[in-house]
Amino acid sequence: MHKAPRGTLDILPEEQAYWRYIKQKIIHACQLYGYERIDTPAFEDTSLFNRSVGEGTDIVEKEMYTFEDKGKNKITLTPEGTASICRAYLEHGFHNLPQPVKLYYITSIFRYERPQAGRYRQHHQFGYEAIGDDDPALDAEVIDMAWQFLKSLNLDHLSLQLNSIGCKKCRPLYLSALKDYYMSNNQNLCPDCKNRLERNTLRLLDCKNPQCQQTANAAPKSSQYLCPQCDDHFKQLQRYLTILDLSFVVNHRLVRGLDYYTKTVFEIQPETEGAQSTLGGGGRYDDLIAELGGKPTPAIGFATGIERIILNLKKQNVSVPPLPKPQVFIAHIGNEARDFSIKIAAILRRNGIAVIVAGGSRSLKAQLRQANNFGSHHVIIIGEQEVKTDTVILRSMTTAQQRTIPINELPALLQ
RNA sequence: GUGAGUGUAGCCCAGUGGUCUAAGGCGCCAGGUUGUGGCCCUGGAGAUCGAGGGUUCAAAUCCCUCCACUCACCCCA
Repeated sequence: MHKAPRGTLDILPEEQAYWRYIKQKIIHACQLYGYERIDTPAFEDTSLFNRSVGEGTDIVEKEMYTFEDKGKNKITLTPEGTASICRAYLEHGFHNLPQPVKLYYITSIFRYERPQAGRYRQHHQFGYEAIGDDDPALDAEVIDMAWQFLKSLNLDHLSLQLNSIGCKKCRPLYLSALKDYYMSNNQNLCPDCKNRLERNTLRLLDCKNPQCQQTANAAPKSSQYLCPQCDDHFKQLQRYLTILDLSFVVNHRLVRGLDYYTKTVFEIQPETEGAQSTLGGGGRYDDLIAELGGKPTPAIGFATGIERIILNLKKQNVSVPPLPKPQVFIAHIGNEARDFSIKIAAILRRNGIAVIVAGGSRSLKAQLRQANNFGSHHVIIIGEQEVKTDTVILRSMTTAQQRTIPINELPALLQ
């Protein structure tokens, strides 16, 4: 028997209520903040991600689904959302639109990882990007939207973590100070960190090893090395967040796994134990558009994993509205009644009434049992008698009362 | 990629070498007289015991390999 590939999952009908619930909240939030939907392909040229996400990152180094297609093109299934949006911004000349351009997406994300609860090889992200404005008020708005969106889902016990990692002017200064610090504390580091020291110094800051955490606590903080512009940007952002009444934690050890971030980085985390602590995250990427061949254009965005949202909705026992189902069930006895029931179903559907017609030719008892299991409110019963007189029996499943109705009165009764 | 645990019908699970031709519950199907659901009763279908190999007179049960899931690390959404 075939099984779904490792790390993928079927989203079954019983799960769909969560998806619809989340999608509705997404549409609402995007409308409130002025974001328009964009859909980009499920795959892109590999070079797009090498360029944007960064050659040294885990995503590019070992997690991308990359292959050569029959035309010998190097293709990669999207391992994140932002790069495609930036590509589309450039490709369609969106710099000619009023700035910032605000776009949102819901898309599949593919990463070759070891699956775990809340971590899959294909998952779905909702993300949004505001491109073309470097005002810290926009950073605050983006963060506010992320926060309000998650709150609108009835998720609770969330925490907003905030940091600034500077720009290409001041970040090198910080990085070398950080590296110097870690070099001089080399003997206290775990093997992993010793390994990462050269390659990705920022990552040492969020090592889970207790001793490394102690070392990280005393490490130089990026906020101490910000250039005047970045420093001011960060202060302004915090001021705006205060105006917005959002409480946040400045986390000097917050770094993100993609190279393109500058200045503002943030994450929203649920208060849970265990591995999958990030519900969503984002930040500013002021150099990315230029890196992809556009003129220098500041931008900021956020993304969140839908499967992870659902995980937390379930953990917090948030109930979501059920999907609507047909409330009318048609039962029939005998061949003539069966033909008649098909006609009645068509009449009702053409009047906008959702119905289920019993299949096969099972006993009336079985058909009613089925209607009961479906949770139908009304059952229409058709037998020989009813066919002859152009009537049906309408039975209420809640009161168990029933009466004979001429078919021309039926649609109005059920509307 | 590393470490640990688990794997019996659609779902939850009993069973740790010998009437296991695998038990029970949920769900599904059908009956409990003629054209009427939910409760109850009765019956039925549904399992190559994750896959392959080995040990043994005998394997769901012991061993090996693989696969998958869960958890932790890593990384991230």
